[in-house]
Amino acid sequence: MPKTKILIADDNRQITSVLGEYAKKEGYEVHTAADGGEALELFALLKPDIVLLDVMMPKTDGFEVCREIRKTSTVPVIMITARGEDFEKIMGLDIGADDYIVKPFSPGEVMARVRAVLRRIENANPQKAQTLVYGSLSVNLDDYSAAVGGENVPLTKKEIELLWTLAGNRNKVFSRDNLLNSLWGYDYFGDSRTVDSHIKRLRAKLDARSHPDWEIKTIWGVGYKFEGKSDET
Amino acid sequence: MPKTKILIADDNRQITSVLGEYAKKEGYEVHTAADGGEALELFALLKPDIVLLDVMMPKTDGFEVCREIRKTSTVPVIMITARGEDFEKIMGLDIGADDYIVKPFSPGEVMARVRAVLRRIENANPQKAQTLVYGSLSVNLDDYSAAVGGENVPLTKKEIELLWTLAGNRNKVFSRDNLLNSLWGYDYFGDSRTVDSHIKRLRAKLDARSHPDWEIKTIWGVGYKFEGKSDET
DNA sequence: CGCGTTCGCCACAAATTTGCCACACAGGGC
DNA sequence: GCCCTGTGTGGCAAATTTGTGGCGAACGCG
Repeated sequence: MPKTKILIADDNRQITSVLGEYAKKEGYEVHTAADGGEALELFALLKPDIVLLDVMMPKTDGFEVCREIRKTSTVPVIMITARGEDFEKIMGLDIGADDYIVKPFSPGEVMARVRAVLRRIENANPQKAQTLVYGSLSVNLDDYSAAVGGENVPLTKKEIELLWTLAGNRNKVFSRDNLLNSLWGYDYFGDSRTVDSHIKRLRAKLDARSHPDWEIKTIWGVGYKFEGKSDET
Repeated sequence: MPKTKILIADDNRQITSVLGEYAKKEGYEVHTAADGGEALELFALLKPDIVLLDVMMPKTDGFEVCREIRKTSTVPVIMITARGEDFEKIMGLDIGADDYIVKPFSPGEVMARVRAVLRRIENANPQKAQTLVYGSLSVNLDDYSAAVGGENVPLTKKEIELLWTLAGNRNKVFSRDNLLNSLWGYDYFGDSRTVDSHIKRLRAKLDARSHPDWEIKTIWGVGYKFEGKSDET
């Protein structure tokens, strides 16, 4: 899977730099533009997967850039503005941005929005089957179902997500905090023992059926992992 | 695994206190500073894993502290400020903070940001192999497992970490204090003979399987080392 | 607005690891 | 060989960490 391309346009080079660093570290391929004209050029050239646009830029401003982009593309666009006054304008149909962010922002917040928008787009294209199979286990994120040995096991949303995460990274140990971050979100603030509760319920349901080829194992003092016992791929 | 160290600098003792409590509850090792000078001192001394800096502090302000820190370190820094006006300055390259929080904040929000930044840093360094192989020995920190001659050897967390440290620095001698500092943390208060106990248990488990190509050796009057006997890389 | 689920969390029990002691033993200097 | 100091080791109780039953609160759904 090629990297997701992100185009960041802001005339403040410091801001593009900081956001760019963040984006790179999250695994995006980053390109930056310092004004509207450059942004449009790079857009045509690179076909990025998402665009971050500052509203205030010299010559061609963010509104204009977004409008231009929308003539040829439905690529997700997130606008950055100094204050909230432009809300209606930005989100309105004549501009058609997908989200907007008000300064001051934190880079983490921006990246969260980027992820959210990309996820939204992704979910709107239900092309690829979200199914995971390992031995006697199969987990399906499309319809949130799971089966052991061919027989359906009714699991709740959180249980499915937990199983999906663990089984999708076979043998990797997840700390409770890892799991809280992945499943509950980075801004969740609560008891990490909650993870134990879900593991408990998950095990109880799964163990109702036999599955000698794998198990959810506790790594004492560390966390949990999905351990496969055969040597399947 | 030693605790993550967090340094919180704010001249308002109520703020450091509340944030400190929250951070402790999340398992961080917390240190606080009441002004910029103290923050820099503690920073040099403790090498924290993340720093929370209030912009407004007596004498040396948060900007200055961050700039100083950046001269020697890329440790994540989160700045706290009263209002958004300093946004561009903080996020700019000449300061180089990693995130930005505006007062009033909720402690939960702050901790969420801390987690997010730490996670980002962590994810940005996926390069280091979490697997160590030397001859008949392999140690894996991803799944906290170890094997000798292909056969899995169940080890506890401390044993794995001890083995990882020793084997990862082949032929280097570690004093008991070295090991206490690395594995237990510099503030651990206890008997250094505890290390012997772990070496004992580690040897017992490892020696259950044959491994003629290496051994954990005692250097009399000094400490322990992992000695490789072949001339493998 | 009820009703059945799901979810987060608590409290207590169980399981496991860990730190340390005590004593035996080994190493090194004289 | 003798003594002093450092190390190996069995054992144990304390400290941690995890398993689990259960209970409201929140949620989702007619």
